[in-house]
Amino acid sequence: MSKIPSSTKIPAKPTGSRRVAGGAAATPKTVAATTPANRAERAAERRAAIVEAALDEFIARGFTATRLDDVAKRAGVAKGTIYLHFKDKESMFEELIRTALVPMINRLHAPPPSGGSVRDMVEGFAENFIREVASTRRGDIVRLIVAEGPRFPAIADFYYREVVSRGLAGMRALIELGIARGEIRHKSLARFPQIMVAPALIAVIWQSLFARHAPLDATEMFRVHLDLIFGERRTT
Amino acid sequence: MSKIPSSTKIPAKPTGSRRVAGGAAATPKTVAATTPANRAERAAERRAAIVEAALDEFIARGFTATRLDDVAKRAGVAKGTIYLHFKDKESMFEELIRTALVPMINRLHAPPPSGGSVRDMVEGFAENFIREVASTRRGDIVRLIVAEGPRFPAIADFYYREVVSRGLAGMRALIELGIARGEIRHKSLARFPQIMVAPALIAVIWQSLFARHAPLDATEMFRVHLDLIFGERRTT
DNA sequence: AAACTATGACTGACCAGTCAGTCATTGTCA
DNA sequence: TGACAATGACTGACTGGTCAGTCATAGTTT
Repeated sequence: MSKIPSSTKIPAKPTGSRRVAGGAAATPKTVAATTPANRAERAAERRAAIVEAALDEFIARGFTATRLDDVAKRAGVAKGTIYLHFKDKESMFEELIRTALVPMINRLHAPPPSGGSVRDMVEGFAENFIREVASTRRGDIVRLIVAEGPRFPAIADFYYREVVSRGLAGMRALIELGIARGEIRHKSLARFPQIMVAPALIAVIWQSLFARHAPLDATEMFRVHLDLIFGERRTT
Repeated sequence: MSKIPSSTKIPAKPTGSRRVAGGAAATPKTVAATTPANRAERAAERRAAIVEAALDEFIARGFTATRLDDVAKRAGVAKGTIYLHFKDKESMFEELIRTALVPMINRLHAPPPSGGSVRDMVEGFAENFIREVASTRRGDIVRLIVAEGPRFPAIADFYYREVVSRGLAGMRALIELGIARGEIRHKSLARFPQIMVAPALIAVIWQSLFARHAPLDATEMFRVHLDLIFGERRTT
């Protein structure tokens, strides 16, 4: 258990540098000279610290089991401060998830590297996904959505609209391109783009639950999967 | 927050009603002859009612947010009765999940209908799975494991040992049979049996989260997936 | 009557959210 | 520039409510 020493700021240094606040854990700061920054800036910093801490806690414990006292402690702020930035626990959670999804959404908007073959594009996309989602905290966010989605319809809706439907639409377009170019022979794949990404999602879940028991080489698995779709790759 | 009614569900036992329940319901007479059943039997009935109710609540709310008062109400017993059957909330949850998994485990043990082709076997298995898991409460249990697994390592372990590793081993055997028979051309598929079942898991998750937005024909999706693996099916 | 089972009021811990007070910072004036 | 005032970000003790788990009492069976 990461017990942050209560370090109640009573540093007996009435004059000393402005309170560094117990945040020691993740931020060696040293404030003072470097950048006291103006108020607005510091407020933004604090908000960021809260967001960071809250995500960690929500991922580790789920929505209900997360205590805002712990979030505050981890962020190095008082509990009351949280309420200067968020209305309540629930809207905080929703806002957090939304914010965390933005990078994924942006990635979907970015034009794919339309260079080589369709297979290369999909493979590049998958490698990206596995590197930046499956093996990072973003993967846990996906798991968090699966876990809490049914109790937060607003989040499930948002996720469907902004990530799932767009992602699948893009994938469908790619599949159709592959069919048109003759790279993909199974025309009906375009009806279920989910199949294309299924192993990626499996990898995310596997990492969270079973990585300890049996590591999974997600990249290699995806490659085999693509072999099924595009045919064995020539290894000239 | 949507409150699940939770009360309802006390529709008089199929057998004679005993239930003295609080205050009013003063009708402690009768019952006897018809179907009181002996003690052990009634205890088992009550236990079953508790298990049933608890599963519904856990699925709907997750572990932490589930209140044992609600479980008791839904099961038609007093809260104290729960503690006659289970040590505490946590071990109750673990036991519940374990119990709920038994049918799935048995299915994995059952010899597959080794009749026709490997494809037929896999397809039969998948149809079974989609009918009996993806579209029922069992699917929610899988989701529950994904959701709570990280906080209940014992459950994740159990699930891995009893379901995942066995299921994958069986699937791998089937794949190897398919390769030996020449039905499957991609030899490396045997290294990642996860690929074979990936769409089934996707279907489970989709049902819980997105069915409202866009229904998914899981059976048809799986068929397309099998086409990728076994080649287009002849529809002569 | 003795043994067993069920009940639900009760207890104590826990936690989301509040708010009166503190104090570093910023603004104003001489 | 230095002294003083105003601001509002921040704090954390506190409140009100919730809920897991207990146990004295009541009911049932043998």
